[in-house]
Amino acid sequence: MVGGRQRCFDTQEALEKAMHVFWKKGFLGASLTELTSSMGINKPSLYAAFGNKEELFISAVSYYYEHEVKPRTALLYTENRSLTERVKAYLKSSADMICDSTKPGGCFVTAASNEMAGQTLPEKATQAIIDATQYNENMFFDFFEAEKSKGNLAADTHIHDITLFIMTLLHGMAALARKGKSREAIYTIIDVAILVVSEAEKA
Amino acid sequence: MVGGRQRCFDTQEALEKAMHVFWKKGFLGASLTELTSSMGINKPSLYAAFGNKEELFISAVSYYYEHEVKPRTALLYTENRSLTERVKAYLKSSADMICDSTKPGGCFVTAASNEMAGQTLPEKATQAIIDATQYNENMFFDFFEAEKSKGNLAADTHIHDITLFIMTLLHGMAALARKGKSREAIYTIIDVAILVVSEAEKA
DNA sequence: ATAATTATGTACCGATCAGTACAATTGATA
DNA sequence: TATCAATTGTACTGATCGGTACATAATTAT
Repeated sequence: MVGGRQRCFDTQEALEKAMHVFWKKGFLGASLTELTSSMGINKPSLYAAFGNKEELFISAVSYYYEHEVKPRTALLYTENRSLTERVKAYLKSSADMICDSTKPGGCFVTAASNEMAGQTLPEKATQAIIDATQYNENMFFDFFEAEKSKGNLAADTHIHDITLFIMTLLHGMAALARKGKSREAIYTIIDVAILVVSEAEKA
Repeated sequence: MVGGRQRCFDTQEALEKAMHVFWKKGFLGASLTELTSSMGINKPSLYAAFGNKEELFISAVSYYYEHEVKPRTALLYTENRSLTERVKAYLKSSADMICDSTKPGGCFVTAASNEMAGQTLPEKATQAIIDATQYNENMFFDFFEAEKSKGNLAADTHIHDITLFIMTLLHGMAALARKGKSREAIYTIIDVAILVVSEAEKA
């Protein structure tokens, strides 16, 4: 074991704080001054632990996916529940997250995608956002495809189309939640939109 | 008539160029260097004609609404077409705009809303975005309310809910279009989502 | 023609940006 | 206890940010 002074902060805790700053302010809007202040560390400590601003951002995206997105996918695979019920559960769980008052509001990746499309992000950060969104879209595509092969969706259902609809719904919900719409409002949107899924589900 | 040297540029043309820069890069991402370069003028000319960066941004938002948003509302009031057909026409017209390859992609106000929610915009710019989004939501609410009173919507239809659904759809479509989804992809999303409206419309 | 007025181009301002050099501090190893 | 490696805090760097002072050019009014 090598010697040396120990870190005075918890890396994961600091990363979570950084994620919240990027989530709220975006990559450009998050200054190192605010980042280090929120993380409770100094700039040299940040650079030693996370590389630079871009690498910290990429780590934050990864942290977000591991802690906020991936765990929710289990709701799609709950047993003894209809396809519609499972999708609805996923969407409402997503609504809980994007409306959580202890978080910055909306979806981090949705917000970052917006910035990314404007080509104001460095190259690797851009790729991280592309990968993250593609991961979710592929996940839903595979999910609906498997459900269709199980006979849980009408034979004439277009997997690609319903996947795009869900992606649209998630991005739209996130946009409204970010602007302050209440959890109840997002819930009613889901109740209205779920009709599309339930109609595609076989009786 | 007062004397003095005449302007060497067209104010409206320059404003349109500025709008495209803000639309693509956002308020923070749009530097004065890029703005003046795209507008084909120098900084003192920009400040003389538009005030400062914030006022230019507000003028760009106003220009966007007058030229890209308001004209489309007429599609909701076309005669001799069903409610569903009119809403569909509006959505597809919106899709044409957010997928137009001669434009920055997506919806300027949706993108700016995202930045606004992160509190990275100056006060008056923030208010301009709030006003713009509220204007559109109110427009749709009033539209659906009037349609319901005409008997074009089922009696148990919740105007507020279907309005929120449309707003979600518009924001979601804009998010996907901004990331490069094709016009055809957005069209199929509309075809899938319109079911919600047609089910609410009386037979 | 001359004066008054407005726009233009250059060259600059202080503030803030991301990133770092360096010395002091801490703690594990020997 | 002495040594060495790693972290910390301070103070700094060049670059870029939004914004402007000022001299010159162009146009109208007198």
